[in-house]
Amino acid sequence: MKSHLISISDIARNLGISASTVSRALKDSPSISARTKGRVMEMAQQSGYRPNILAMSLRKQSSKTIGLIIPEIAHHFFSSVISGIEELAYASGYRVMICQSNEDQSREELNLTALLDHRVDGVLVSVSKNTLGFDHFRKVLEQGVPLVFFDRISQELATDRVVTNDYEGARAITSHLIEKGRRNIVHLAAPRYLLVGRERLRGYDQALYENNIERQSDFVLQCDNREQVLALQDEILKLAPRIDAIFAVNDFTAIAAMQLLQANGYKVPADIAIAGFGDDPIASIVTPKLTTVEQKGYEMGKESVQLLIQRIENPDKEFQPRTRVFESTVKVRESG
Amino acid sequence: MKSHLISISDIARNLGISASTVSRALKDSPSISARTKGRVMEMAQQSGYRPNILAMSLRKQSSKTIGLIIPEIAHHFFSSVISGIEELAYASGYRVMICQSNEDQSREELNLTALLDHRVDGVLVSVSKNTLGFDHFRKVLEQGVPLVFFDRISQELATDRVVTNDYEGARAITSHLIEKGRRNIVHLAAPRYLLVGRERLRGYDQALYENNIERQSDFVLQCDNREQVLALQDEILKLAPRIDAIFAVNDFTAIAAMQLLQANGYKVPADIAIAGFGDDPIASIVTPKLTTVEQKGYEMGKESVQLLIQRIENPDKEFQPRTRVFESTVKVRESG
DNA sequence: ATGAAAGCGCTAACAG
DNA sequence: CTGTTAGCGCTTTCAT
Repeated sequence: MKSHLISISDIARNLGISASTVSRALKDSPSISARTKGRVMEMAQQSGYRPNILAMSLRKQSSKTIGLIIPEIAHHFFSSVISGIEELAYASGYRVMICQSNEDQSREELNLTALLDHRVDGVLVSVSKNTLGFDHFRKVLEQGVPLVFFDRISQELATDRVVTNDYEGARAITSHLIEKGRRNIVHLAAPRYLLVGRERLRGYDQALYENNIERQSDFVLQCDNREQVLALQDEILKLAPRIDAIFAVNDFTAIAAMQLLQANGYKVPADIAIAGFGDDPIASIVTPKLTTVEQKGYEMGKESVQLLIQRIENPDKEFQPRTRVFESTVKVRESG
Repeated sequence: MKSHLISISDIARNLGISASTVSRALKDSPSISARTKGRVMEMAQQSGYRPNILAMSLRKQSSKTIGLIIPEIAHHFFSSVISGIEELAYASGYRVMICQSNEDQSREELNLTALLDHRVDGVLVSVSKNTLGFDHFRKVLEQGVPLVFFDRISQELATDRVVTNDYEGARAITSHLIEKGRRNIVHLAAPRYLLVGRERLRGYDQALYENNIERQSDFVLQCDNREQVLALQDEILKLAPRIDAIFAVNDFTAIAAMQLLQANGYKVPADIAIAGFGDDPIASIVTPKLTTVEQKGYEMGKESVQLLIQRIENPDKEFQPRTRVFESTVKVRESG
């Protein structure tokens, strides 16, 4: 039993003036007399008037809403991105509609159409792990809706992008391990089709190359989460006697590997050093504390909205895709 | 340069029929001929027609959207609640607008009005830690918008609620510690004004009482996160020699306390057992693995939407507040 | 089986 | 400074 909500025309009728005058008064338009504004404001206040955003958006053809598609809300990196996004979006008068793809392409497609159906003014996306084609994103662009990718980007599409310097981060942390005297370094990598994964692998390779270390053919395993570490534990343990370090594509994988090794009598970092990527809070909680690469999630979030809002608010400006690269910094802790 | 999006009247014009017919055809109304339906559907398909949800909602006075206010997206418990909520909401044809209060009352109030301005059909709330008054929620009810609280509820308001049996969970895990021979158990508690905290404290007290253990006046500290453990480390370490267990109101606090003790030479659980609450994934990752109480976040999320949607779809049904209590189960691991 | 008309709540061009 | 009018895209009587 939705109690009647006051509308602009209710106020107009009660005050014996026109709806447009009320609308203008509420917007503090300069063309309305102080007296009228006062009467309108007061009545609005007293009656608990609240604008109907739906009607406003429909009329203005702009919803002041940004759509966000993210693989998993639960990851610390993504939640800090969300915080950054909300911060700047709110400050700029935009709302954010958050959707999770759960790393599933079809869910991502559904999210995307739902956002477009809601007439969001722009979309922010970090692509799901299992997304292979990009046609659904192409559709967004064709509709003239601005789109910015962050972290997990598409290379096929000419859009603005905000990324971490994964290559350099991986190169730096691998170099760090080498400086510490490690030479037999295993890399636990993400699937090949994930750009982020390829970049980190490239950084790892580069560090080896710069230090004249030949990469062993069996030293790169595709393994990027806890479950896979468990699934591959035999292989990892078979490698263990020959290696002195592991660099994993993310912190969860690094920690899972670390615990596997510890459970099997290896000392970290004495026998085998461990390094991760991402600087999840858990990295500072495990024993030993995890050496890892910090990613600037919050800042990346802010930058992404910034780029997006510029596109939204300057729709006619000639399009020149921009890429913002955030440097990542090695956090040396106890594990390596 | 938003390219023109096809509308119902565009289709109507192209087909030489009326907009209402197109609308009905798209809804598969029985009063439209198969032939017309076919033509409409095909044209819709080809032109990439998509309904304008804003217009629909405005006209139908129902947005098929549920508002969600949550303290912190980043917590595992809350993200599983979100998953449960989304699951059932989507399946029932509703979208979810997620807002974070960041444990801040004024942010919570802003979120609430934003959701109402967007004409959500109902609201799901877990109250922020720093929320002391409940007038902003009262306003929601006065507007006739259904409201369901979950986990962090308000006792003042007569609404549906979905909660964990915090009392029983705390009683059970404290009893467990006692059965293991611990008798000097410190409780790290949440602020007094948080019902969840009071309930867990009550469970702790009850377990002591049932076992004829007198509660030491200095054995309950208000301390419910990592920072506070650090802030109170002197007091905790001063207590340490006299105690053989700690039960903390959540896992993060438990783990912080555990690491503080370990860093100061105490063995866990040999010297001091540790128990948490919530079963965050991190509980299974720390060393030793944390004994804790599992909360059914996903199920609680589903139940909350379920209750909410019932209210939304039966607005005239007489109101009888319902409370759903989810039992929590003790997860015995290594720490206690 | 289809169409005409009205209206959800709001804003903006135009007129005065 | 204010009012009139029209319309955003859609649904829903009420006709026919």
